[in-house]
Amino acid sequence: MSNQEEPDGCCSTVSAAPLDAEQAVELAAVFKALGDPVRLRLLSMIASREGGEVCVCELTPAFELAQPTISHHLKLLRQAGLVDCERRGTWVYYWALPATLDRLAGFLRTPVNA
Amino acid sequence: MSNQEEPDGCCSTVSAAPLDAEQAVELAAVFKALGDPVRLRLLSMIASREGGEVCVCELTPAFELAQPTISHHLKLLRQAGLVDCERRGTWVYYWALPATLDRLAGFLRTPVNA
DNA sequence: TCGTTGTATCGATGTCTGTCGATGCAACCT
DNA sequence: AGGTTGCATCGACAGACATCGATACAACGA
Repeated sequence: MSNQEEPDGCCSTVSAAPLDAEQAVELAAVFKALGDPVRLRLLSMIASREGGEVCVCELTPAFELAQPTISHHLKLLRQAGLVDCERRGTWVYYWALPATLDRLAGFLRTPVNA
Repeated sequence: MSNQEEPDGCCSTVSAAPLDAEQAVELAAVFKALGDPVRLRLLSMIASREGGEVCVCELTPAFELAQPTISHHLKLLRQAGLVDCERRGTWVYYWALPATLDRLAGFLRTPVNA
C-alpha cells in the first residue's frame, strides 16, 4: 500500500494533499478546542502531570475564573477527544489522550525535505 | 543547558510543563486560526502545492463561498503566521510558513515514553 | 484613458462562544 | 436524614466570528 496517504485518511498531513471537506471539519473541531488560552493551559496542566491524572479541584483554583467556566472548558476538551475523565468518590480526575495529540502533531508535521 | 525546556519557552511542549498564561495566549491564537474547516482546507491546499505557491485565483473557486469570505480567511491565516503572500502583477500568491507548523507540531508531540 | 479583472476592505447581520450566577446532582460525613 | 462539599448543567448576556453585498484599490489591455 502507499505510504503517502492512507485510504481512510487516518494519516494525512497538511502538506501531503489537499484536505477534503469532511476531514477538514473533523480536524478543525479539535483545533478549535485548542484555540482558547484557558483550554490550552488546562490541557497542558493535565498532560504534564506526572501521574497522568489531575483532580478538578486542582485545576479550578489555578484560574481566576468561575467554577462553571472551568467545567465548561473541560467539557469541550473532552468532546474534542483530547482528555477523558472519571469520577472517583467525591472528586473527578482528568487525563490526556495522547493519541489525539499525536494525530494533530502528525498532521502538522511538514516533511524534512520541504 | 537543559534539553527539557528552553528558558525562553521556544520549545515547550504540552506535556513537558504547565503553560504560562502568556504563552497560552500566543499559541491559542494560532490554533484558533486552524479551528475552521475552510482555513484548514486553504492551508492544506497551499502547503501541499508542489511549487510552494498558490494563486488566490485557484483557491477562491474551490469553495462555495463568496470571494470576500475567502480573502478574510486568508488574512487570518496570514495574521497567525501560517502563510505569507506576495502580489505579482495582477495575481496574489500565497505560500505556507513551515516554521509555524513545526512549532505547533513540536508543542503537541508527546514524549515517546509517555 | 478607460474598461476589465483580480483581490482586499468595509459595513451589516445572524450565529457562535466565553463567562457568569443560580441550580441540580453525587458523594461523603455526622 | 440532614448538612456539606465537589462538580456539572442551565439560562442569560455581552462580545467575537463567519458570511455576505457593496465598494475600493491595483494591475493589465485596448
